[in-house]
Amino acid sequence: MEGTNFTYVIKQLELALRPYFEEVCAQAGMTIAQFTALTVLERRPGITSSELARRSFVRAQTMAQTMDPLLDAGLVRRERDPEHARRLLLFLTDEGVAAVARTAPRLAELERLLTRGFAEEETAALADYLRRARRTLESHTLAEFRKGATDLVP
Amino acid sequence: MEGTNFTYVIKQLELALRPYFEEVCAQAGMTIAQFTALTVLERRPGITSSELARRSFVRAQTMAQTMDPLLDAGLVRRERDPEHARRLLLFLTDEGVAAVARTAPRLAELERLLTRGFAEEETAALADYLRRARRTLESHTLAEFRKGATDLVP
DNA sequence: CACATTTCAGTACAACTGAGATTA
DNA sequence: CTAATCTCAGTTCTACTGAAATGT
Repeated sequence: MEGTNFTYVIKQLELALRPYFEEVCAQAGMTIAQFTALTVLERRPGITSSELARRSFVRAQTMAQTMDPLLDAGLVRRERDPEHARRLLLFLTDEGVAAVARTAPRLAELERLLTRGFAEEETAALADYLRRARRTLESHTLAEFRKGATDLVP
Repeated sequence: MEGTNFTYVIKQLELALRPYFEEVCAQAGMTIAQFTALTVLERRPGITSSELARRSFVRAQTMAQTMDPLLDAGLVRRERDPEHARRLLLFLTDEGVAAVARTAPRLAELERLLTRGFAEEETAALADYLRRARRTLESHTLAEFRKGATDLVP
């Protein structure tokens, strides 16, 4: 029925990857959390910190403390939402875009290392599966899982 | 040349999975780190804590503090290596085996949630890719990556 | 002496919870 | 009044580093 059990492998992979990923991010003066947030922000300019938090799977407070150094460093700027005075909209600055771009070569190297021995289609398939799994989790809640709602078909 | 960039997706997936995985582990009285270590230990009974640390991608000190509560709880026992008085060999107790087994149904549910919409072969392929990537990282060092040794063929 | 394992002690990163002020 | 955003403050988990004792 099962016997696969790969949840813990994802955890291990993240752990194993961490020092490499840290090093790649550090070359652009960022931590992993910061880089990951910038990558999401790059695709959704003008979102709020709360929304960025949701898309990054952390709490608003966590995202705020991730953003603080990036605001200080000028990689991200923010401005009041003209239509909602409570909201602050986030944007990558040119330096922010440059910082993300600077990691590209080493990041590509890291991914080649990770997929050493993979056929090209296998690498593409892995990336696709990871993204699909991520999306699925984005549209579900822990509360549903607790209630055993995983067998519901949307 | 690239454009894939899935390293940060692995990080996000681990983050998104964390509260679910925590809950599953908690039902067996363990943390994620503890469960993951037990899963490795189950496959390699009689290894040392240092060796378990290496296979789990953490330092020996980190693994020691992960093991402490498991020893106290009686899920793991250890005994002197008869051939090497400095070494303490680790073994799962019956309760340890039972604790790991107890997570199986919910863990399987979690993995079904994660791979919602996947064909059966796709789920199997994902598990395979993750394991292969894990193995590759196990056999490489950060120092090699720093030197740009990723293009060497073994 | 060099090297590995174990242990003690302290630090850092990045998540968490709770609570308050502001505004739609 | 309710809900969302943002912020301040404190906590926890789980990594980390450094260093010492023990044994091969």
